[in-house]
Amino acid sequence: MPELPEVEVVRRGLERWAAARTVASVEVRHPRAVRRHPAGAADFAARLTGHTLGTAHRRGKYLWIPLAGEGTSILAHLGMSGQLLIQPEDAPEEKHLRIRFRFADDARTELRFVDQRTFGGLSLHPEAQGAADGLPDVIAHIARDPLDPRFDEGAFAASLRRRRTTIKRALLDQSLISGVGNIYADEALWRARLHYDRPTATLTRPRSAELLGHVRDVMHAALAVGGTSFDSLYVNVNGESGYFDRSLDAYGREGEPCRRCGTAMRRRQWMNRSSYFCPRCQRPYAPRSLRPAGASGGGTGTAGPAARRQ
DNA sequence: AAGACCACCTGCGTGC
DNA sequence: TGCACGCAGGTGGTCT
Repeated sequence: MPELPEVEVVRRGLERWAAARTVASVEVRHPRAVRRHPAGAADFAARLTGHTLGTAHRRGKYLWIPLAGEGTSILAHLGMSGQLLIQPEDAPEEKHLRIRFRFADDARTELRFVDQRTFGGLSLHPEAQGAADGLPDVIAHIARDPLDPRFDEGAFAASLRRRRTTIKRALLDQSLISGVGNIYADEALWRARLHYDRPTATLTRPRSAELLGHVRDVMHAALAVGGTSFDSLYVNVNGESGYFDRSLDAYGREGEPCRRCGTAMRRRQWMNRSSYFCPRCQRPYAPRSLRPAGASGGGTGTAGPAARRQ
């Protein structure tokens, strides 16, 4: 389950249904699900058995569950299609069941990692010394996410000014800002009326602060309704879908009217995926010097198209 | 050496 | 009916 709101929904489920439970046994059903655990499936299972799960933490799209008193965490990434499910012990096996955790208690439920495309996976890592909440060292390169109170807004704006790339690439770069994926990038850009190919260096600090505000708003809104699910692939630990797909303004709306101006939304092939945008509200960036005379429309000498509003 | 690309998977919908 | 192709919410290794 991909982006930050959906992963946070899962984290909350783990906190409620898996924390403080002691692992009785672990069954790895597909080796790819533990490929990030170099010591292999048998080692993964053996090192978990008998240990008690702590409270799940999250940074961006990564989750980790510390093992009580061990200095070790289970690191999880759901990839494109991963699910962590709390299921009754006698529930039929999912077609893509990859890992099963049985617990040493009377709850008669177990934790299952189910993943159709196997881009996701679980692994065990030592907690980095002095890192926040025992952040595993292998994800030290992942930036804080926009819902993290310690996210550094000034540093983010400065990085955007410094970089020679475009805004959607930057939003998807997990080492700059984590947790944003293709859906929420398009949603935030639509809200900010920014074209996906706008060079990051052209964003003023107030403009990037505004964009960041939209990223946070759309993520909070999605979180409030359990995340975005188009189908049964994206569910909470109890297998339930969120409702935010009904509130999407850009993603998946090719041909439908822009909710602001009514213009038909467009889809563009972009980096082997899709970008959805309004061709009227989200114009491509054109430096003043390249625009035909008079095209700036009542320019006041401020920034360029970024300063314009519909 | 920052930035861009594409391989890694399975399944589903569409068009021939 | 079946086959080929495009598409799907992500990441990291590998190129330049």
